[in-house]
Amino acid sequence: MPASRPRTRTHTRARSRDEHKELTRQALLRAALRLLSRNSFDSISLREVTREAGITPTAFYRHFEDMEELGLVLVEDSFGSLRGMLREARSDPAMADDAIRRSVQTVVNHVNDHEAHMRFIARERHGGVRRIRRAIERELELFANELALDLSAFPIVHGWDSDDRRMLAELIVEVMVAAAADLVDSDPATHPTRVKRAERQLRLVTLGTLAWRPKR
Amino acid sequence: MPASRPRTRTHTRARSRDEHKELTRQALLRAALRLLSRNSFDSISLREVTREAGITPTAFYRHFEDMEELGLVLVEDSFGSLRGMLREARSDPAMADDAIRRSVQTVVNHVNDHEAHMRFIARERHGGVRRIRRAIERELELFANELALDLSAFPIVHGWDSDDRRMLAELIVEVMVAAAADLVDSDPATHPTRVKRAERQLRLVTLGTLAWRPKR
DNA sequence: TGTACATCAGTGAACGCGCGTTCACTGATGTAC
DNA sequence: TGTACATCAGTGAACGCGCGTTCACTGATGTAC
Repeated sequence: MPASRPRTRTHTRARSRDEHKELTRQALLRAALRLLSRNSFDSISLREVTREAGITPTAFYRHFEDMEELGLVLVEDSFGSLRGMLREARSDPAMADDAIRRSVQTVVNHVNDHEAHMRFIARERHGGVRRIRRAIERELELFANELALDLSAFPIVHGWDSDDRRMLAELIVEVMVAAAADLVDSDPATHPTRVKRAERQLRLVTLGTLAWRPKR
Repeated sequence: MPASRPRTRTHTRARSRDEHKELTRQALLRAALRLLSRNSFDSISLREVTREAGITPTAFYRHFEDMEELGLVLVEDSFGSLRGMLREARSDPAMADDAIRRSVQTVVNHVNDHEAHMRFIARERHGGVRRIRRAIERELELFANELALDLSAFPIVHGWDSDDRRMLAELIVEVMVAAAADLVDSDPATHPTRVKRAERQLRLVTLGTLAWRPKR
């Protein structure tokens, strides 16, 4: 039904009201992300966002109750794409060997494809809006939970109790988020060095994992 | 000369002009830190800060050129006290054994004593003001450099090249900062658990260090 | 297919408010003699 | 010690501006018949 063939006089050109509304909504979200690459969330204004999106300030309220609601949607979107990334990585059969290099590469690719989302997470994780901070922290916890589950598949952590697995998962997530935050705020020419450093840090963590005495 | 004895009619009461000016300056910095516990730096206003400090907006300019300059002074102050902490920890002869538990405890003590400073660092490290972000990143680098130097004293890292030592120092700093950010934004009742987790993460890093093959 | 009416995304004017910065000032503290 | 003048931290009025939110509106899209 969409752009398949120009079947009638209603080609791709005509949009239904709902489709158009959704486009405007996306334009608002993209406008906010663009502004957020320069400023933090609680310093950008509703009027700036609508100006950037090309609509009047009043039309904002057709899409979100206020800026905070828009911010919470940005959190959802940011982690939505991140979860997609995780799922792909998990299903990659080559993942088992050289897991570190591949994991880091997955993060790097994601940073390249979703730079604004990742910057938003890094910036607002400890930012000035409590509900957004909490939403990001909750998502990172879910993320660490999934990772802890994935880790169980590796023989290295056999016999570890869940508490130790979580501790390890949170350490890895911390290193990954730090790497992403690092990449998103630095000269691209320096990225290879930074990526290699993250890989070495995770290798060191892996060595620590091998030597860990579980349940101590 | 200060509050020692009521020697003349000029007791503690009278302050020189310079002393009074310095008090006001400190009041502005403290007022800003207070506001920063709720909001991020680029969303608080000059007028809010002066209101909180109990002076008129115009008097602000007697102390700082603009808000950004005040922010940069906050960065200096925050790391100044942090450096003092490091120096003390270093001079503690008991540090050599049980270095991890003692290091973490030092960070915890510092977070308790300088909560606002630590929150400021965590919040603005990836915040919306470029010059402040850069200033914090530079201070964290210096911090990692000092740590890398300290690490040389431990037999574990003998034979490591400086690049590996820096990689390790940055990993440790990252875990420490993450722990501080965690403590500063959570219910105090949960602090013991969080502190123990940080200790275990650093222990795992230490195990990794023992197994690391330097210069590979 | 054509007509009459309902829906509702986006408009534009208006509001009161807090903002950063300017300016001329005040009056207490400091200095020279 | 006492007097006359300089300094300057803090004041208060004023400015133009962008803000979030309200309101009645417009006109294209959607629906019922």
